[in-house]
Amino acid sequence: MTADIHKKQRVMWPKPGESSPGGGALFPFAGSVASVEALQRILSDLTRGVLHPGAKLKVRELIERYGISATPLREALAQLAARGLVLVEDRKGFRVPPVSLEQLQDLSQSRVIVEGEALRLAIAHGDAAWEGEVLSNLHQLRREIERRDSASQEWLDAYERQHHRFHKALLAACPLHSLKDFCDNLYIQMTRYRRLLKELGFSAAAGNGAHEPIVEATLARRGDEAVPLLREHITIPVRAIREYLEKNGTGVPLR
Amino acid sequence: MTADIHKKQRVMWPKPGESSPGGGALFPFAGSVASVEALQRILSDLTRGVLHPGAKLKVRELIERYGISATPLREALAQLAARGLVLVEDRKGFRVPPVSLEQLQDLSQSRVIVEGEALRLAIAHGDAAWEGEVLSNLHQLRREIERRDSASQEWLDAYERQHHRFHKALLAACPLHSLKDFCDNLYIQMTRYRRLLKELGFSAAAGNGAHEPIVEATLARRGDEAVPLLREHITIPVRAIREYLEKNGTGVPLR
DNA sequence: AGCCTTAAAATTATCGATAAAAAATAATTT
DNA sequence: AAATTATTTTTTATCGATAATTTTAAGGCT
Repeated sequence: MTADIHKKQRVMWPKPGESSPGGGALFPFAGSVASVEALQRILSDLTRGVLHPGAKLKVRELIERYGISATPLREALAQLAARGLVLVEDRKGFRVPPVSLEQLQDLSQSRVIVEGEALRLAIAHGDAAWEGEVLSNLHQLRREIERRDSASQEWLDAYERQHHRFHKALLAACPLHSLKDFCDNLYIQMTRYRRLLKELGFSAAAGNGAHEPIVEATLARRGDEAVPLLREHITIPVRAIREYLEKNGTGVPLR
Repeated sequence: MTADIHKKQRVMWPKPGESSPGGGALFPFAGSVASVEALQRILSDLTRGVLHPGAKLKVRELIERYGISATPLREALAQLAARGLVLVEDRKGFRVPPVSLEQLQDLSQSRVIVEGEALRLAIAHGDAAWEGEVLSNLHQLRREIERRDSASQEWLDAYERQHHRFHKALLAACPLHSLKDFCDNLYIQMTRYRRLLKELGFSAAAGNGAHEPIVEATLARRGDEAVPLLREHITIPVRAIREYLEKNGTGVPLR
């Protein structure tokens, strides 16, 4: 038995280059160790639907769940709030933002506009390395789809991660960083809705057929062909949800 | 002498509807009292150049300066970091983001793309009340310009505030909230550069002549005329800085 | 019972203190 | 003396405790 058991318990600090071993960070969040750790886990629970839309985020509960204290937790929540990923009311605390068809439409339409332009710029500026990354990510996405196992939470997570990577790779050559960051934020916000669709019985890889033509037109530098295809792809969730609502009456899962 | 002098000193909580008496909040930040208070003041010091680009933001100093403790301060900084208004390096703390021609171009170009589309949508969806607000804000902006006093910090602040309000009013009728929020964020980020230009001797109201034609075309619902005018207006700072750099050699104020 | 007032419990937002790192300084070796 | 290592100082990031507030429950009144 070592003596340091009685030391004040704290989060461990990673060694300088120890953060994310498997390639560049997927999420663009920065901050202190405990803070980003909490942020990632909250975000993961948000998108996976563990934290339900509209639910209250009680600091005490989160502190226990993530094993950290109030300061880094609030830091994480503040950062998520700034990106519209959690709601904050003064002196009423934080909550999971409700989901609605209106918001989904808002996110989709904005993404159609912005990500369309971003792709156009990427096509105009991309080099061979970018082309390679796009192809590589399309390949890995296909492989992920092949080993599909809809029942498995792990597979869903892995698929979603690779899908995210693929879309990032498409835009990587766009020289406007602020525009890319905004696209990424919209993508992350839409993740909750994609997951929701899967719960409603839609295939996890419904719009997967669209990826190949998008890549083909993109690498052939045919922007006028690629951009509309990407836009179609982006609006799949809205159309699917609308379809569902028409069949099953007004908003069971959407409030 | 009252007895409660020895009570633990804390920030005062405002009564329920006491927050911002002069109309809707100009900045879209949410959070707890001390946190937003700190946020507003940091942002103000950032845009006014009190906090220099690249400068370190030491928590201890900020705690003393703003009279609050670490938790709400860090919350504010985290929120600003999420919007790109401060930089954060893990275990190296926060700093004021450096300014550069590259970033200014990035912000301008992104804003040209996004705010152009937002204005087009506003023109398509705006009603009479929106038209009224646009006119009202143009009027107030003109009045602010009339009582111009370039030496005065108060006037510069008031002018900048009204200029911000005017641009928000133009886009208010755009139905895509995420798009509008992004435009607002880009506007706020560009504020530092506008202020910098004034320090370099450029007139505080250089591009003011553009406001009237923009409003005229907008209210007449001539989007194809209004959007290019707005785009021209947005790129004024980049062109001015480029001009300055050509005359005065490479980047004295921009690193 | 339904409504207002008051007390208790729960929760948020904040503070002060402190462990872990990083940066600055002094000491030591080559 | 220059470079390296040890030491001190400064700063960051975190924690535990607590005042102010909101929410829930209880008690009294018409």
